[in-house]
Parts: sequence; structure tokens; C-alpha cells
Amino acid sequence: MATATKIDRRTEIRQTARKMFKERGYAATSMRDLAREVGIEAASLYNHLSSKEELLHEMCFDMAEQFFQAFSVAVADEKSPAKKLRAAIKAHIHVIASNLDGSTVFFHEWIFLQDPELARFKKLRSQYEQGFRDIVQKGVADKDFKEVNVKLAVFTILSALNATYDLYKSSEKLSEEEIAESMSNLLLKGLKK
Amino acid sequence: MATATKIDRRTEIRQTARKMFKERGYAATSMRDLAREVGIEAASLYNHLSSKEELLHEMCFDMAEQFFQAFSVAVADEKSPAKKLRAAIKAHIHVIASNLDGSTVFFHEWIFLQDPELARFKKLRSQYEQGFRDIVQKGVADKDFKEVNVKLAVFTILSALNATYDLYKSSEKLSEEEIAESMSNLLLKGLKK
DNA sequence: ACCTTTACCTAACGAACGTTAGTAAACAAT
DNA sequence: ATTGTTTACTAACGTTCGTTAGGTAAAGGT
Repeated sequence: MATATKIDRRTEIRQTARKMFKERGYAATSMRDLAREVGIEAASLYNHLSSKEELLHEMCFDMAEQFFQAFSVAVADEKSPAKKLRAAIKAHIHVIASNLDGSTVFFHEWIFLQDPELARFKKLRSQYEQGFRDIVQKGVADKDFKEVNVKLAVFTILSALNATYDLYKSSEKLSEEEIAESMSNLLLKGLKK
Repeated sequence: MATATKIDRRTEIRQTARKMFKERGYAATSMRDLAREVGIEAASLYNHLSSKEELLHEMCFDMAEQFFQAFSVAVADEKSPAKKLRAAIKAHIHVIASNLDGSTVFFHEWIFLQDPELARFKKLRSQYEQGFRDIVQKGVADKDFKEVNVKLAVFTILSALNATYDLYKSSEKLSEEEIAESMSNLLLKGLKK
């Protein structure tokens, strides 16, 4: 059982760390805070991890991978830019909804990464955004979308999507599908009749 | 000149603090870091402020006031919900563009406020959001807007707007007016032709 | 039965934290 | 000329930080 126990503790520590980094932020969460929450001494944490920053690093890059994975699967099935965009939006929201703590850390705490990884992280982010821009660009080229500023449009879309983790802590009972549907409609068809 | 010098230092400290809280976050900015940037000793800061948290507190509530002020001025001039919304969007973006450091702190660092002020801050935020919801609600009632989920629509709009501070550090030469115009169009008329 | 590994502990490291006390110099007001 | 205020300093306070060293007891494999 040694291995199984270890994996459980490992997972528990990472889960707890995600929740605490989300709630108080990376810089304001101490290893002693984390240890207390897990129920062991701070020094004992180091049997399961090599540094505080490693925790953050893992969270950020794990989420990045999930976003990439979900995007490429979602987009592959669709033909038109509009459908691709809707699918990408839905996939993005799904990843957030399935990883509320992790995605919050991903969006807010990546600034505390140190520079070889920080640069790699930024590059991944911009690649991901490029995927959205390619879809919108194609839509404009096809005369299916208006002649918008593509960068700004994608910025607007992703900014709205990236805030959706906030929706799940309110008392409103909105499902993932409702959120994705409403946001897609608003962004594609607008508020005006 | 004693008074003038004091005001200058006071202002300089607060300006520098805004910039540093924005760049590294409140928790990761130490009073010694701040003092070094200003060019004095950490202890000397306390001639110009009473605590680190006071700095954050001032920044957050000063920005809140600016958002409220700009909103009410902008909305007062307009009649239709669509025009009110466009004006509110423009005003909101203007406040951000005129206070890039302060607004970033306002959006990201308010979690570090302590509880009497934290609660007050949250209430102010939700009042501000209600202003937007009232406009959209009116638009729906007037059959000028689609029958959207009002809370979700405003959430989407404000999430997009609140991220715009990010646009000014990119190399793109987008003016405030372009940003406000493009975002308003996208949110009101949508991406699809 | 012995040896290794795992998972925790206590103790401690040097560094950094926010903040206070006490003081000296510069300047303004009387 | 004197007094009081402002702005800075050095020194230090008690606390907390991330992390390491070294030890112990139990479990697992051979």
C-alpha cells in the first residue's frame, strides 16, 4: 500500500494547494498553511514535492494542456467558422467548469512563475489564442463574420470566457451548457434585436 | 515648502505602490521593495502612510469612486438603453485607460482587503454591476434587446471590459475610442453577419 | 530475518516580513 | 532666537517565510 498511500497524499496536497492558491493567491499561501490544511507538518510536504513553485508550475501547465486538448478535439468535428467557434467556446467553458480551482490559478497566479517557465507559459497562451484568431479570421474571409478587428474580437471573447469560473460560486443555478449557449449567442449575434 | 514636499512624496509612494502592486501583486510586494523603488528606507515610508493595507484600501476605493462617477455622468446624457449601454462601456474603458495601474490593482488585488472593508468593497461592486443590469433589463423590456439572461449578459460585458487594461501593454496602437467602439459593436451586434 | 523505502516527525537554518522606537537634521512659524 | 513639525535615518522587535537535516517507526520485498 505504500505506493497507493503516497499517490493519495500527493494528490491530496496538490488538490488542497489548488484550492488555497485560488482562494488566497500563491504568494499569500504559505507552506505551513498548506501543511496545516492537509494535516501534516510543513517539512513533511517535501516528501511529496520538491518546491512550492513546482506546485504552481504543475497546475499552470496541466491546465494549459487541458485547454489545448479540448480545443483541438472540439474544433476538429466542425466545418464552418461559426460552428467551430461555438464548439471552441463550449470546450473552453467545459475545461473551466471541470477544473474550477485549477483554472482560477491558471488565470491569476501564472505571474509568479519564474522565467524559463514563465516565458514558455506565455508562448503557450499566445498559441492558444492564435487558434481562436484563426477561426475568426476564416469567418471574416468567408464573409460569414463581420469585418471586425480579429485580435480585439478574440480578446473580448476570451476575456469573457476566462471569467466564467466566477459564475459557479454564485447561487444562480446555471449549467455549463446554458453558459456556453448564452455566451456564444451574445458574442455571435449580439444583444440588439 | 514642507507641505508641498510631503504631498509629493505621498503621491510618489502611492504611484509607485500602484505600479508595483500591479506588476507583482500586493502580497508579493514588500514594504522594503517599495521603499527601495522610492529611494528611502522602509521605516521612512511610515511618515507618509499608516500601513501597507491602507495603500491597497485607498487604491481600491478610489477606483470604485471613479467608476461610479464616470458611469453616472455617461448614462445621464442618454435616452435609449442601447445608447446608455454604449456610453457606459465607453466610460468604463476610459476610467481603465486613465488609471492603468490603479484599475489592475482594483480588479486583481481587492481580495487582500480585510473584512469590514472587504464587505463594503463587494457591495460597491455589486451596486455598480446593478447599474449595467438595469440598462440591459430596460432594453429587454422595451423589446430593443433580445430576451437574454440579463445577469449573464452583464457578466459577459463587464468581464470583457475589465480585461482591457491588458490591451495597452501590447504593441498594437489601439485608441480608447477604437476599443470602446469595437467592443460595443461586438457586444450589441455580434460577430455574425 | 534483514534491508530498503516510505511517510512522517522535531529542530533549526538564514532570510525576509510589517512595523515601532528613538534620533538627528532641515525647515517654517513665532 | 526659539520652538515645533516634517522627513529622513539606524536599529531593532517579534513573526513568519521556504527549506534542509536528521531521526524514527512502520511497511514491503526478498
